[in-house]
Amino acid sequence: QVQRGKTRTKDKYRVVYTDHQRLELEKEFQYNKYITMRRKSELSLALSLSERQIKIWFQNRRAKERKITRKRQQHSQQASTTTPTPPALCGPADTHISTSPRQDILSDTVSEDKPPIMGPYSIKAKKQSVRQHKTNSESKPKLTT
DNA sequence: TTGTGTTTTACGACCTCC
DNA sequence: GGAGGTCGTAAAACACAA
Repeated sequence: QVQRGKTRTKDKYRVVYTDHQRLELEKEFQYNKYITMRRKSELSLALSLSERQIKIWFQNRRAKERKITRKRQQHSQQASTTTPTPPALCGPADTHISTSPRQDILSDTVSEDKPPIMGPYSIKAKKQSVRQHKTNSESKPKLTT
């Protein structure tokens, strides 16, 4: 489909992953939102992607998930202001996604399956306030042209 | 076609934890 | 200090109405 394995520093700004690569990454994400070191290297070999690419993909995928969740919450809030519906009908988007280790295919050491020490949203509030202050005071200069 | 909005890679800045 | 987290963003790729 498209040539892979290139970075922004090379001749292509970004590559488009194949359907197979996306599918496998998506499958892994469904089982675990946070990739373990071992699964990362396994996927890296299996999909011919660098471990860095796998890591970035999972970061972007989680960002997408949060975006979708926020959207749904906004919608449900709007709906509740007009027609009060029970919140169970419009809960978070990722209720079907397991954050538990992938025990079926990951016959791995338990320690590697542990979620990241720093939880997904543990420091968000503090960060946001800092960021807000930052973005209010200065705009991020980007010199990538 | 093409103009435009959305999605997908990739990165930098900043943060926390060990 | 390094690894890896989030957030914001750039730019390519894609979707799709006009």
